[in-house]
Amino acid sequence: MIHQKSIKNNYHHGDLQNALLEETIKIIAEEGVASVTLRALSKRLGVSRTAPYRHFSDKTQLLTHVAIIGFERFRKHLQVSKEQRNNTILKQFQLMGAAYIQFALRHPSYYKLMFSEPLLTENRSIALEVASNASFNQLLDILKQCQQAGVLKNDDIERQAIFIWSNLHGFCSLILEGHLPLKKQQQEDAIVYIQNTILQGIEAA
Amino acid sequence: MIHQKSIKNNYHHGDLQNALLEETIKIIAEEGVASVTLRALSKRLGVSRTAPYRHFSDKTQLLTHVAIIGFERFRKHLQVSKEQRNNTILKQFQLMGAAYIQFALRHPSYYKLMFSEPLLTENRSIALEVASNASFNQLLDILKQCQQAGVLKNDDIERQAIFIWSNLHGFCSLILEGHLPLKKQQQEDAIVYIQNTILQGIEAA
DNA sequence: ATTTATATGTTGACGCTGTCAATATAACAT
DNA sequence: ATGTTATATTGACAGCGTCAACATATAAAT
Repeated sequence: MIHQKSIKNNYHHGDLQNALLEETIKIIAEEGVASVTLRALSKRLGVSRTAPYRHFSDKTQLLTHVAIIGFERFRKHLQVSKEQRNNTILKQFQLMGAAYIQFALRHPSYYKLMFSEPLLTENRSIALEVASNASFNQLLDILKQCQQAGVLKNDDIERQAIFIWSNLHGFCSLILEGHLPLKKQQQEDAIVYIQNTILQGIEAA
Repeated sequence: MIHQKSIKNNYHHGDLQNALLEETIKIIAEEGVASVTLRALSKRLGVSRTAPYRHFSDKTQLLTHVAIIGFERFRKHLQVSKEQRNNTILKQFQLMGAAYIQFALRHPSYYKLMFSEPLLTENRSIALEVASNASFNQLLDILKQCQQAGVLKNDDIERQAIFIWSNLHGFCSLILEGHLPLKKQQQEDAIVYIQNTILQGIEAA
């Protein structure tokens, strides 16, 4: 048996851990999370099928790490709207809502993985919880600012955030799960309607 | 009871098709949908591993049928709130919202299966779409009645329904997916808050 | 009643999967 | 050079969905 890999310095990949994460993301984007297979993944990277086990204890942990990266990118994506300081705080808040939906619809498989339940319930990962909470905190922060500026009701911040998050997550999920077969224009109209209707429930009188 | 068992058990098993559906639901409730295996399922029913193939073309179709049954029960569960005619129409509407959340939290694996995307996107089933739409129509109906009674804004019915459905589905999903680790009291408070806040966005001025 | 057809159930096999154990090699520290 | 650790490989195993071939109980046709 000839190890075609062992010709020379190919035996060690160099940075397999990151390569695995990036390639997993690619597969997810191309074919969906169901097509992520340790064997297919390894083949694409030119390593053996068990090589990933030197970097992740099992497949779930690999996917969990991908989800964590997803949440980090998600958080950054949301944060951009806050950095537009020439806008009013309320406008920033609404931009964040739009950014939320935009991310979910642009990276559907990514978003679905991040919110797929076995990762958080069956196979709890503290790091994933932290990453998820960091995104949630983006929302909490801007809500707090809005309340302080007097543009939103002084309701309990957490409850207000849950309300908004439920709204956005539910809308994105229904679309990604195929329960809302909307045409593009209908979708955009629905987004505007949802944003306005959310606001009516929470804006200061 | 999914179907009435025929009085005479005419065939080998008797009524394997329904037995498969019921046993699948049991497994889902006991161990989650991930534990549904054609082999384990067959073993529990005392038939061979390929016996299910005489009744369902593949595993996905079996799960799709289970999801359809789930949507039918869901629809009936929602309908109950409409039959309390001594209540105002608005009260009926709010009871339906509570019933929605109640169903999802009582039958988490059921609910998750019904809204798991591969069933609707990758493996489209018209019957499932019909069952899903029937549930959605419960909401549309009561919204229509509320608008006619003048208690809700005369917004586009579909958009209004999408807003509410997104809200309820998002909240339930976040809880079931483990993103909202709320204590029981917090959960109930959140439900009340969400219901009130939804209403403020859609009630007639 | 006997034969035929159809519906239903079984066994064997295949390729795919995740993962463990044992082994091999590279990189690094001494 | 030597030994240690990190990394990668092969072999093996059980579990999975599913196809093909076969078996049999029931229904239909004669």
